[in-house]
Amino acid sequence: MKADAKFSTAIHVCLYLHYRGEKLLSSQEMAASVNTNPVVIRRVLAELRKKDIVGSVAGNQGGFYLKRAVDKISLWDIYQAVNDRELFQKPKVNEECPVSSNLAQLVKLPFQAAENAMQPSLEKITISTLYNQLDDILKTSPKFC
Amino acid sequence: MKADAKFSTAIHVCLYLHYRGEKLLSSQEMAASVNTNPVVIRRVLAELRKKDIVGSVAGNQGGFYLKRAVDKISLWDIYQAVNDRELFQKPKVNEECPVSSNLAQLVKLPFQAAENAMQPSLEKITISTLYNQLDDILKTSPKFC
DNA sequence: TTTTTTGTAACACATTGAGTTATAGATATT
DNA sequence: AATATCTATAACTCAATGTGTTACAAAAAA
Repeated sequence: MKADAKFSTAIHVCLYLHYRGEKLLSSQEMAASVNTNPVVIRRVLAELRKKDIVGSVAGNQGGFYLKRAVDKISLWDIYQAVNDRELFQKPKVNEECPVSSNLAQLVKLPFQAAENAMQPSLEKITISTLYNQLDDILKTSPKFC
Repeated sequence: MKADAKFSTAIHVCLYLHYRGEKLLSSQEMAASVNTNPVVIRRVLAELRKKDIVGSVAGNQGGFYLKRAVDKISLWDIYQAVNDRELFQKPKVNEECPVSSNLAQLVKLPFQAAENAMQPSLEKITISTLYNQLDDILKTSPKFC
């Protein structure tokens, strides 16, 4: 799954796990909410599990659960968990050219700084923040899933 | 071209135009430096031209040139010029689900805030900054292209 | 008038992504 | 103990996207 789409999906799943509030939720049920395949969900959750954001129980009646309090799961935590790649792609190098051959080195720090600049912004928002906002929305127009 | 790759390519081309310092440079020559096709270069430069970062002259002995002083071309200017898409992909919506159907709205502001957080960081670095650094590198290990 | 070069559109091939199928392993239920 | 349900993961297929190329009109210098 593409990094940026994974981010959205991962937020969705965390929010949904909290929304449902059940002990364990199957990938099947989450797939229905995200409108995709259970395997796709499990692949994303596998990455969240590595960072101890979710846990899972195999076997009959098994499923996934949030491993931390929702106010301890920030968007930055989720971003880091699912973003394997660099935000900006490193340039291809043409060794023949002094500009090209040094470009990767020149942009490395600026690219890192830009990505790091997002941190405080994404750290401020947690699953708790989003859930409270969702709750407010649903109070005015209630429907259930 | 993918947004993140375009960003690198656009920086490359701006830096290269200044490095060569000639009145006009053809897409062919730039393509050689970037190790790609002239059409690919022209497509990127078309976006930079829309933002008045470069200019072009058609016809025999035509080519491209930087339209601003290099200390007035920041990485943020270039980023904005070539990034047509959103940094983070909006989630697919499943209208049946109250979490899914509201997710796009919930993450809109956080996503925008994160992208905006990069601005001051990328504004600080200009083509002039990068060129001076390149110049320092080339002083110690000079080669020509 | 010829040549060179930009500006695009259209096409083809390669890469990547998304979804599916399959299967092994784990665990509750019976 | 046997069965059913669910995770974990690999392998495969089809679709989407990206990249490079070809083609050609328009522009301008030689």
